[in-house]
Amino acid sequence: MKENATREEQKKTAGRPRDPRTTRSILKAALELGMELGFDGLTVEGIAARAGVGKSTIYRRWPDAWSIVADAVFADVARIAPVLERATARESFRASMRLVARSFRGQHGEILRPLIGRAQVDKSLRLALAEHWLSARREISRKIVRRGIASGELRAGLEPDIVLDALYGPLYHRLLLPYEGDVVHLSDAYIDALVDTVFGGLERK
Amino acid sequence: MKENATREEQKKTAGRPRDPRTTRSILKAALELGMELGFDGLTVEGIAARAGVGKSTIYRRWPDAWSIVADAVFADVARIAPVLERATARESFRASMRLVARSFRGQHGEILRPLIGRAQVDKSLRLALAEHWLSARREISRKIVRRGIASGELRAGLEPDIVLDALYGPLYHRLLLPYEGDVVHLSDAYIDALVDTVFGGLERK
DNA sequence: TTCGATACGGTACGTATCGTATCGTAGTTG
DNA sequence: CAACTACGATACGATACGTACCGTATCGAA
Repeated sequence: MKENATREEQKKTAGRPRDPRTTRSILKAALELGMELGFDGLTVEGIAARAGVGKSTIYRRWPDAWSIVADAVFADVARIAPVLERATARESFRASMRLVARSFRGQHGEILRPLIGRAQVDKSLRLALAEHWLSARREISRKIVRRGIASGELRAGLEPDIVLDALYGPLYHRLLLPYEGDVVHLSDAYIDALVDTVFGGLERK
Repeated sequence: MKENATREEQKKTAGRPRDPRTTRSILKAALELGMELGFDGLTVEGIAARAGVGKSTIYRRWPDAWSIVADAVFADVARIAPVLERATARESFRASMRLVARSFRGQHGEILRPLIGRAQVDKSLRLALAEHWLSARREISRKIVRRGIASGELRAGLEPDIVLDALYGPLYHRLLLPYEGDVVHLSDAYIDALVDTVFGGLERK
């Protein structure tokens, strides 16, 4: 059972305990190097050199370079893009999706994009992504949909997961597959238009 | 200007011409090895060995292993998932999205997923993806939306690209970020439910 | 205090793959 | 025949991999 260093419970084992400052310097070095050289060119040896630690110190904590990045990113998911609950479902999603879009636009998106990319060929990363990035948010979001149906704001018979796919799917689509230019332009205006479109539907009423 | 070997115009130049069988055997070897070992472990040397060619023969045609995979995949995009035009926009997208979902479920999806993943750290692959996989289909799809608005089937004022994001975004979301289990379950029933939800909207009428 | 256990920075090692260069041979054009 | 390019093969220096040590540092328990 491999453990992420940041999630360690630090049981009272015999021997010298791991230095948290060492862990932090490795995480910091990984993100810095990734932003500078691109996460493609990230190497364990490079991270070790930048952090001023030995390779063995890194391999004692993580199995490879990508696990370090994952740890660094997932450390504060809840802080960066929490699900906000407002009076209506529409307003809840509008606000929550704006936060996600904001994180995609910024430095967080520049890290998350290669991370999701790498997850396509790295099963453990895939699982970590599902667990730390998606599942928690989904759970709350489903409740918002159900509450909207109960209150009469939303149509009866809606499948919560499909609703969430329709709302959040476009964000990931735009993040991962920009088809015009290179810029991810997930502006607030785009979110508003998207929410209006999906909530209102496509058919003429 | 690097050229893809499959797109070569094969001008009448002096010297020995490239053997098309050699090109085909390289493309075949790349896909086979990718499926067997995972596209992560794909190497130029491995492809050369499997195809029975020298490394230089590969480097004469492609700059790296991923370009070979991209060539092999994009060769027949139009054949695998064309945009179908039906009497209504709703039926057009329902049929077209079913085809995309079918390709995602099959072997094509197993290749496209790592390819999109790699595109997150490979700019040229990113561009090739936008050009060969997305742009052509988008163009036709936008017309379908506009026609739907003109005919009165769809609401006036809809932004075609946002409509397409709402429809296709969920498919990519499910392909790249499965959050329950490992199976991509883009069934026909899911597509139907998705189309119904997006076309009908979320709000109670 | 002594002792076992683990962390730490550092280094050496064999393996794998990269992308380039250079053979000699084969096939095509002029 | 001459010029030119494709082709398979191999050698090459360069990186990064992951493992195995080393000697030292820091903990808990006896």
